[in-house]
Amino acid sequence: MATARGRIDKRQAILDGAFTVFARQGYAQACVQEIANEAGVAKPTVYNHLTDKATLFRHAMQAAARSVLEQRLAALQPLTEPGPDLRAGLEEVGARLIRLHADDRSCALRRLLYAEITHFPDILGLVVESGPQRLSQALADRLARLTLAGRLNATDPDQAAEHFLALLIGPLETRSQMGTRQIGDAELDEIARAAVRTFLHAFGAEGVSGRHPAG
Amino acid sequence: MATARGRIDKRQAILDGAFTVFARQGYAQACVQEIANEAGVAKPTVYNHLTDKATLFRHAMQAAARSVLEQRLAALQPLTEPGPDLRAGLEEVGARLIRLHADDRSCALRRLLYAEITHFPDILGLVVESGPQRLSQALADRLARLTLAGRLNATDPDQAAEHFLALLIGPLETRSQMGTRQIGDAELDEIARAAVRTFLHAFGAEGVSGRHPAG
Amino acid sequence: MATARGRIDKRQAILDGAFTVFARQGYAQACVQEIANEAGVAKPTVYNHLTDKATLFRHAMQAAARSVLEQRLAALQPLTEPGPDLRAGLEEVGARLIRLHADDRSCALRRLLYAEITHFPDILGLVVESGPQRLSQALADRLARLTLAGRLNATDPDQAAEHFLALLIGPLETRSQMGTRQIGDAELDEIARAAVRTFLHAFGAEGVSGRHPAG
Amino acid sequence: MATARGRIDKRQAILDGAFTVFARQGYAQACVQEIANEAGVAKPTVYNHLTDKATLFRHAMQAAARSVLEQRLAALQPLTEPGPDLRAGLEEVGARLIRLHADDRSCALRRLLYAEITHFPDILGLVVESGPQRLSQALADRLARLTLAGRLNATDPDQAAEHFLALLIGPLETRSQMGTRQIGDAELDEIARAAVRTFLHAFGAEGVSGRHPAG
DNA sequence: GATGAATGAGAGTTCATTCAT
DNA sequence: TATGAATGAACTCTCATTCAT
Repeated sequence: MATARGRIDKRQAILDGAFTVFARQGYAQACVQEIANEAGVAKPTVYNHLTDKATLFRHAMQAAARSVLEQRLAALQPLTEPGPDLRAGLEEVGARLIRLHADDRSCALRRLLYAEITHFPDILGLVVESGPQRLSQALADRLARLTLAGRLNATDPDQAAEHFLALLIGPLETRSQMGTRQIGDAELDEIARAAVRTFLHAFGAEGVSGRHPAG
Repeated sequence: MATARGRIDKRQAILDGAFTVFARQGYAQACVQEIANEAGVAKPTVYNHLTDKATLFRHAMQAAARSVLEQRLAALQPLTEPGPDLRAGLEEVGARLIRLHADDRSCALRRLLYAEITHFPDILGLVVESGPQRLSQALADRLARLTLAGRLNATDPDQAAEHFLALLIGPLETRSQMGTRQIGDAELDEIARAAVRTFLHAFGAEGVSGRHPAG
Repeated sequence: MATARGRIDKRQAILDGAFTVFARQGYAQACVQEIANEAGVAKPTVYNHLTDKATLFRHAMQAAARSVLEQRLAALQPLTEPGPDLRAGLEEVGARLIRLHADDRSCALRRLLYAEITHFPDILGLVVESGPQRLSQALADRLARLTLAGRLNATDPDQAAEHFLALLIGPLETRSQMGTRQIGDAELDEIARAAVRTFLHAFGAEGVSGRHPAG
Repeated sequence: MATARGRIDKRQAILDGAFTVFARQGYAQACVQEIANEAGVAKPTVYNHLTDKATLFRHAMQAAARSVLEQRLAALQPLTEPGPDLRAGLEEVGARLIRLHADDRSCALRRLLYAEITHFPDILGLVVESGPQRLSQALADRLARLTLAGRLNATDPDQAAEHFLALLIGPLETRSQMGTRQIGDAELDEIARAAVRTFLHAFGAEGVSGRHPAG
């Protein structure tokens, strides 16, 4: 059992090392030797566990995607049992999501996905399934509940969720220059607030919404 | 003169071929020989004109970015002299932008940018400058005019532009699975319409806006 | 142990092959593939053992220089316990040294050294240290002993050694046209005899020396 | 005629540039483009004048060899009409020769010769003919005259010349580490004096010679 | 005659992958 | 199982050489 444990640990170490190196270098530029070093094992050991550079990549991506998704889903928590101030709840969720999106690991995953989507079309399946789509669905669920409860006016909850996320992520991407620049907390919060403001204009129940402030 | 012309043509052919191959293969996987073939010249000719694989990449990216930007700016045309139906104008612009964004060339540019941003941080300068930022500014200009004319209510035109673009691009990216899936014209138009709807709720002048339809 | 042995053998084979090929082609014209062939290994194996073409060259030169020096030092043997006929002893040493100097390996080493001294200034250190300087010193030691024993008159043994070697090597170089032409044994011996003759005129103790023969 | 003049000048410029570059880089590492730059002409012009890289090398070497030989022959001047102090005359000649031998151009020529003698065996003919052999002969001529005049005792003038040159050049080569280290004037003169001392012991007429000083 | 441009051939180096231990 | 060593296949880049002007 100690052995089996050790084996599993080693596999995990390899996957972690692989993601780290792929994130740093990109798929093609990453070399297996470097991954082996990062994981603290010998090169053939990598092959013993994961056959191929390609297989290695797929598994590393999937693992990373899973862990990223988990965090994001958890970030929706405040909408599950929303307090009396809906706007505050949405802003809280926005702030969390935006921070996760700007996280290094998350950026790297996105970059790799964009980069290698042509060479590994199948990865999209592995990742998207546990990626934005699932997040959007989960959010749509929450918005539907809120609409039923009369606290929102999202007749098409899927679209509402889509727009909510777009209003968060879009500006973030632009301002962070694709994850290149770090953004201060204040600016992150402002992005989230603005997103919620626009969102509520469109999807807020009567009492909640309000015009954009005059200045 | 014929010679100079020939030289310029050849350079252009190389840059075009380079972008094509880079788009197909990614930076590292692309090999200069293939680029040379694509451009119809011998390998050393590529080096005569562009020194380096890296230099080649930079120039190809810049050229592509320029041509993409031009198209996008042109797509804002309908907002320059907007007709009586503002919503229709916005939808027209949205539909154009979304199609340009979904265009193969544009997707490839974005993919490459994401993919290589860590290895070529300087490219961001070349591309962003003639990229989303400029588009956002131009759009903000139009929105400001419309606000002054009393046809919109975008007190912060920069943010309004940011949100308008986000509402277009975000859903597109999700649905097209990062440019992987082709999307039909009907769906594209629907995305644009939905974006405009949400946008006008938040930034429309009183008369123009309207609640989301009941279903 | 068999493995370690095999590894060492392979390294030695590479160094030998390298020297052979460098000697035949010169540094720049030698190609690593040819060296690999000569050593009976694959090209990357060469790189596994010796990093670089340059490193390969340095090590091959050093190894060759060491083996050449060893032979030369051994050639001084007759002066360690000189028999009654000093002239004969010197001629014997001269004859040996001159043959070693005319040896293919030795010539090649010299040629390569001259050829690449500008590109590899550091090699001089590796080689000279185990090269002419050391030989000259060892010879000077012997001459000093002989002087103390009253059988020579070399008040400045360093210079005496220098001149002895010069009188051997200089004419050899001229006659062999820089190692290009083979020289017969008779001529080699004659060169050695002449060198000893001149040497003893200058540094012989009274009884030993003698004027050059009249014809 | 101006044109013909210009043509000749250009050819000379190319040959000079070629030697400079070959001296700096070695034959294989030198590239024709660099030679063209050095000569201030375009690459094809080099080919127009000298067909080949190899031809270029041969001609450049020959030209350099000729100019070096001329200087050396001129250095024998003091022995043509020797003053009353023969030792002084020999030392003067020695000092001159040694300086010429240590000259950059001369060292480069020697280096290139050694380096490429295997690839260009024919160059030896071009160069040796106008090289050490001719110098040795010219010197032997002078020594023969001096012997006839009773001022020397060189029964075999060829060998005497050979030894004289060897005693000069050998120590120089050792000390300068094959032309790598610069040597001060004082040391150069000392080398020449020592060479003459040994030489005169062996080949001096009775009155001139003298034992090496006691210390 | 002189040159800018183009090319065919080839070299060093790297890397994913496989044996043998 | 884990590893040191070896290799086949590529890839970037350089260079001598030749056209067309």
